[in-house]
Amino acid sequence: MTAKTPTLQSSFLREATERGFIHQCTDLQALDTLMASQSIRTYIGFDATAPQLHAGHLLTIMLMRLLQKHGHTPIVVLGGGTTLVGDPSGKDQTRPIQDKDAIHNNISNLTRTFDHFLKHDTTPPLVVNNADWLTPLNLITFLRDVGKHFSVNRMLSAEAIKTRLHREQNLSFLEFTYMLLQAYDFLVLAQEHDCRLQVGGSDQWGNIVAGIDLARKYQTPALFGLTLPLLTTAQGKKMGKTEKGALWLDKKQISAWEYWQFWRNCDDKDVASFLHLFTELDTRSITQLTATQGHQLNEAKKVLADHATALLYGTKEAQQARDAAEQTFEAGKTSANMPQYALRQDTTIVQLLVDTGLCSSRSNAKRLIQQGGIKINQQTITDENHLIPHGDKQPLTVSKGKKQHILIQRD
RNA sequence: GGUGGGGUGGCCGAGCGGUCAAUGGCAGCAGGCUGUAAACCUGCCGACGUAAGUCUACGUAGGUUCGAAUCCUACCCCCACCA
Repeated sequence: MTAKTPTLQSSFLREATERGFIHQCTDLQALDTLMASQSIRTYIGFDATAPQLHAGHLLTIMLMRLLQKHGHTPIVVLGGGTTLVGDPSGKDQTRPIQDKDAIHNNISNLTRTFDHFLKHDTTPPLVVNNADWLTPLNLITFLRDVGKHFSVNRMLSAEAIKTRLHREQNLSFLEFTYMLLQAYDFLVLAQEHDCRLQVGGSDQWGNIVAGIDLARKYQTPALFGLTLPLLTTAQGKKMGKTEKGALWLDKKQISAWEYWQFWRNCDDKDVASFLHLFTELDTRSITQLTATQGHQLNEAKKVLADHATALLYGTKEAQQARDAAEQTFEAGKTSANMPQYALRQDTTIVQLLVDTGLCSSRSNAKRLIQQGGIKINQQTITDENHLIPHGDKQPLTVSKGKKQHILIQRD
């Protein structure tokens, strides 16, 4: 967070700075003047290496929404072409190269996700696939037109490349070329779509600057680059893990309950910054909310969870997730909105734990029981052979530890 | 193409003929304390089995041995350095 900003003219940059979105900018003053005077288009690129977006992408999505809020248009560039190459930035190893079918599939999924998160009213996003202009490229032409502008000397000094070389790790030529492709993307977008700004993670700095330099040789209007901070939790870890695994930004992969729980369970130290980055509450309210200390911060965490969940699921389901959580964790009761499992026949507790996915194996389940980690309706279970009959209208709550609860329907 | 170094459980990383289901660290899970937080303390952490124990695992395939993650052979893959 380099908030060394005296007076910013553009409302977007002012708010982005205030909320902590900005890590570095190529020319903050000039960009400010530009954005204050007109609505611009901003390039934000995404790899197509996975079929879903995960927590790491959320920050970028929030920034795109912020751009839209202030009347600017995001251009989402899906890396259909560049993913075929693989960006070495921020990686200490060569990534496996993806095959075309997988990439294609990933792209259609990602497009759906962006549709969901971005606003479609006044400044709808432009979604493009860089395969459209990269695949038809002719190698010789590309080298003559674009390659000649790149100095290998300078490329070698780029952070991403330097690290790899320094650690004596292999860097294939394929990957080395990545920078040219991303730079070319920026040029194309500037020429074809009047794009002026590129936003990316802090590891993208080198690639972004390369694009700006390239475009200058082509006499486009001045381009700008902005990087987002690298997001880690107060624990210093990459954020985005739930009780069950990765936090996917996809309703099909994660329930509202789990998603809400993810945010609710954040570290005290993260609440304030998460509220700024992942909700659209105004900063005054956030300051008020987080002025408290100790267990009172829990209220702020709930607000965070509410807002974050609402973005993915809508306010209704977010509210249900909150109710369910309050019922379960505060009142010790059950809720129709907690995770459920339908029991079809009589089973033992061990089997049930495996079937519901609470435990990974029977031995795992037994160990947990021995350690007193399993409860049924708040009662600790000590008998591995504890029988659970089905054919009863009364549901049961099975709990693993303090945080994982499943409602067992058994009629 | 040459030379050297490697491939071990989710990751890192020991082990280099039996006592190895495999030290240690990280991550994870549970218990305690709490606020569904952090920190800290304790236990667990391949599968199956109530258990004794059985099975599956140390790149792949064979072999030597009473016995191999550890030795041999071939193969595959990775990495570095030199051309």
